Amino acid sequence: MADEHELQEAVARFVRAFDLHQPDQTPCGQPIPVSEAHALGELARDGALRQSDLARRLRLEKSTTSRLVTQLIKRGWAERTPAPDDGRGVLVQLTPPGVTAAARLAEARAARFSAVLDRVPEGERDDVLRALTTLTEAIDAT
Amino acid sequence: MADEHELQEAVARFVRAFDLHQPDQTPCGQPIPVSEAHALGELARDGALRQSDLARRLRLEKSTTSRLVTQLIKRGWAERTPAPDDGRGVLVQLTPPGVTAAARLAEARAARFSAVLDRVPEGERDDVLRALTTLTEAIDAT
DNA sequence: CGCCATGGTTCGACCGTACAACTAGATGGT
DNA sequence: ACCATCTAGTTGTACGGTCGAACCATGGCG
Repeated sequence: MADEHELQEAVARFVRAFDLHQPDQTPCGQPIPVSEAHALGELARDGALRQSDLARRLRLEKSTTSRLVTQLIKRGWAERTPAPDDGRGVLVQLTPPGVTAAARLAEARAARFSAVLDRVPEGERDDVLRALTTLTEAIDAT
Repeated sequence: MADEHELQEAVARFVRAFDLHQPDQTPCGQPIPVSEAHALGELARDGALRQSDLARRLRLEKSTTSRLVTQLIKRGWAERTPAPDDGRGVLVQLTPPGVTAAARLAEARAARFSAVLDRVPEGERDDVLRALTTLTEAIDAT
């Protein structure tokens, strides 16, 4: 009988266990700011993105996103180019080093999550994934 | 067939959907810093705690915890008293206003999570809770 | 009594976010 | 064509959050 109190406790524990407080490293132990890791993931998966689009996906303010992209550029991982269809817009795209960095990150992440999955009983893995998805959708719908 | 990649995506989406980036308000929309909310929850549930104990529960560094407690005191929500059994230690305890604040927070949290649970199909609620717990334990074991 | 461990505080550094004010390009109605 | 308005981004300001290191006090132990 799951009530909201239990759910809240479970979420709180999950958040703390995963070190989601820690702003300067990913839960995977990579020495890269977590917001940059998220951005890197999106850009690696979907290629060039409008900055506003990136903001929407990461659920960040445009100003925050702007700064974030500037960081990535400072590291040599991304570049800005004018949007072809809109003079105001900016396209953000990974550079080759950025692609490499994203791949390295993806690998570390996979290793971490793989280790976690190993600790989840075989038969429950699908359930865990499905539950997380269900919960996310429920949150989104709120 | 749950693989680590899917799990990683699911976790990332969950984190973003719940606005866990936002440091200055709880996912429940209460205008209170999230770290203070966590601390308030622990103190409300278990009463007076050694500061070091609080740090352990919140998985924070002692320096961070010290500041955090100072914040709570500034708000008039908590007080420090010397630990009776150890001259070095400090006991942290909620004040009456702190108890009130914690109760208000708990209420908002309950409302939020209740709304989320409403969106989860009846038959899956226990699964969601169990999955979250399983996952947290798996993370802890890593 | 000295040595090391433990609990806390303070300092400095950095990440992460939002909101507000501003610039510049796009859009739509008159 | 023009002007009001909207949208995309940038920059400034403020604040929350975290850590590690340096430091002090107390405790435990040989």
